[in-house]
Amino acid sequence: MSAGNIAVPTMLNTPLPDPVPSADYDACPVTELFRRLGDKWTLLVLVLLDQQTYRFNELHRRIEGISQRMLTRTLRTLEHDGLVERTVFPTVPPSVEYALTARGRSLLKPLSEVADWVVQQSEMTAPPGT
Amino acid sequence: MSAGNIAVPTMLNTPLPDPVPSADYDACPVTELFRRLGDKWTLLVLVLLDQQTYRFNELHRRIEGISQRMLTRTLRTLEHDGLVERTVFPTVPPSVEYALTARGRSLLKPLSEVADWVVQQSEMTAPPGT
DNA sequence: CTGTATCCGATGTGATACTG
DNA sequence: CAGTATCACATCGGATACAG
Repeated sequence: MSAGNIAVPTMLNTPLPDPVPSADYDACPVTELFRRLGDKWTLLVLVLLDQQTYRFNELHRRIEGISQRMLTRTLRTLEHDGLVERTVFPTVPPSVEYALTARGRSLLKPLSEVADWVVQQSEMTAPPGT
Repeated sequence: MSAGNIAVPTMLNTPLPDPVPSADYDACPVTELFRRLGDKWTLLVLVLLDQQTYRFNELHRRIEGISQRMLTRTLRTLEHDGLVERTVFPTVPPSVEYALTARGRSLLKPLSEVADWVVQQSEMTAPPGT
């Protein structure tokens, strides 16, 4: 939760500085990851790329409502974070393939546990038979 | 990933509609949760409340840089989602206590696995001895 | 095909002042 | 003490046009 990961290994029950300095909080890599995952398209792009590699326009058509601008931005950020690999084939016209890296695939495991938690909660709210 | 959770139980390797309808994506509860967690203060408030209950101004002082407005909004949203319980003591002046619900505590388990993933990645980047 | 540049509206967040 | 109301500003994301 702080820049130096003081509180991260066991995010629970580890003492945090009082007050939590805003600079540290902003710089915390865990916070940053959640900010990325919380933007409009990142999560969906990650899930799609986990199922298969895509070319740019394939992905564009695959996701209804995403703009070229945001697809580019989302993919570039994921590439910058080492979660997605971008491969350019210098054909005419050019073609570019996007694939999840090993790191990207490994991230989906903890993420799917969060997703499972959501499902469990909605099942508690709406019991079987509804 | 869709409103009906079609793809959620095993977020990985479950086919998604092609194209993914933007209405379904917007309505997906998993997507929504990540959007909440990705906002500026939610994650920190969850972690702090997991360690102890807080009164409003205690929390306000505890988090450097948060505004009254955003602390109120964040807590109200968490309460609305059933993650935080708000208890008013009708003293003069009034005092209000915030505590994590059982659901809130249960969420922190999958979240801390995501946090652990971040730590593991940074350890791979910067091996021991640095 | 795979982008980039520009503009604009929507939304998120902070500052300040005020209230029961 | 625990908020609410209002305004101001920054950032996010979509639309459109253009380019290699």
